[in-house]
Amino acid sequence: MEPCLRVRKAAYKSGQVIHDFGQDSGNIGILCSGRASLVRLNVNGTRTILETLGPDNLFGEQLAFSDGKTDCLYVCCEADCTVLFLNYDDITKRCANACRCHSRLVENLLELISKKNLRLSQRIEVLSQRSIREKLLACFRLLAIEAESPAFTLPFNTSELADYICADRSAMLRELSKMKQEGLVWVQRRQIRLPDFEEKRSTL
Amino acid sequence: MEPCLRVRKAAYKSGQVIHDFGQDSGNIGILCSGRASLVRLNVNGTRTILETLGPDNLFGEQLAFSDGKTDCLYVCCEADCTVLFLNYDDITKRCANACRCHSRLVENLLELISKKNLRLSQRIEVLSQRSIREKLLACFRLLAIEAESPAFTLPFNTSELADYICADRSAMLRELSKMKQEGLVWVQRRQIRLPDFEEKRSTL
DNA sequence: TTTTTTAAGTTGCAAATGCAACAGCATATT
DNA sequence: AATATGCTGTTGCATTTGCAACTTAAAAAA
Repeated sequence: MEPCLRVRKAAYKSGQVIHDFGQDSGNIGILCSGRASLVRLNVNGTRTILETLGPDNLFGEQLAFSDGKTDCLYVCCEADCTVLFLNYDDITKRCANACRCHSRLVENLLELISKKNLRLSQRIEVLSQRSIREKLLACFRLLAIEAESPAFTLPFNTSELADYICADRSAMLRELSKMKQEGLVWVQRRQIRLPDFEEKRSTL
Repeated sequence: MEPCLRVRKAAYKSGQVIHDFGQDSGNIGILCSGRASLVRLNVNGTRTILETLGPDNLFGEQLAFSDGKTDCLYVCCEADCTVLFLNYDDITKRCANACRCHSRLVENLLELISKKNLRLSQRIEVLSQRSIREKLLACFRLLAIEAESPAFTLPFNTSELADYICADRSAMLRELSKMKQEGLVWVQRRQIRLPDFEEKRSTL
């Protein structure tokens, strides 16, 4: 595209590894379409879904902490993706001719990174809860806000959801059945419904 | 400073509230000097230290998820601070005269937000650990990397550290004494030392 | 100095969570 | 249809964690 930028576009199928954080590529990736997740595999086999990525979401070494080589950290394609790779230094190290489109690119990236910031902040919102119940509720509230409805479909199966809230699957399901019994949430496979969403909105 | 920007600079003393997320101000803050933390107070009294902020760190509604009005979310000054407030829209909505310094500002902000991204990502690294022990070790590893030494001073007292790793203080201390006994870590009040830091580095 | 306050550290007990193993159900494959 | 596979959901048991109450040590105030 631009002479001052090294750009590469690539497509991926579900299940493929889009980016491995093992070797520092110096690139940041922009997910143009599809769905992916940033996953960490622990040495003892624990999987953690660190981020879920959708269109216009960013990833890369410069944007994610990577604990050296002990753990395995990678971006995995969940639904067929197209990805744009940019060289991070090309963006930050202002180009010699200070071209107009360059500064435009930086502006756009600022917006995308701000949004990523917000997503990470939401992730922390979930993980900072002290119990599985609270984690689930925080997670469901966010999904409800995103869906703009008290009813929504989980983007996870139960195993993935457990890896996302960083808890044991069976413990999570046990807590979820209790919550169903107590009427805190309505669940039917991946369909979720929160009871008092409308009331909450109106109190704001 | 610039005609296209609304800027405000302010100073704070330790303990003062720098920014309350209750009312959306539309500003982002840049911590010029000092130390602060982004804190959430739960309805049932649980405190969570969501972020620790140092010089050049950013905060603001546009960069942090806020759960409406149920919880109390604010930036609290820990050590005397100076803070620069910018209007977020002024930055993102390109100014009419497309001035050079404006695009320069955006570039600088991009760098700061990237760094914030990394910090949030580190925060998630800690919180995504499954046990208190692993949380502590992840936290200590990060502090050791930051200090560029296996020995460092905690920026927290024990109560704050517990609020940072989102665990109970007594449970955390119990685990910490076990870790001391097992030789995983050396602790003397706020002084921490990890045993095998040098080895780890060399294996990379 | 003595007193007061604050933080560090400990412990028993109850509750929550992780682990492992399993049963039930749905979908895909042969 | 029969079989295999993968996901959902359940349960017993051991471990971890949270909670409350307490002791000890350090720092600050009198």
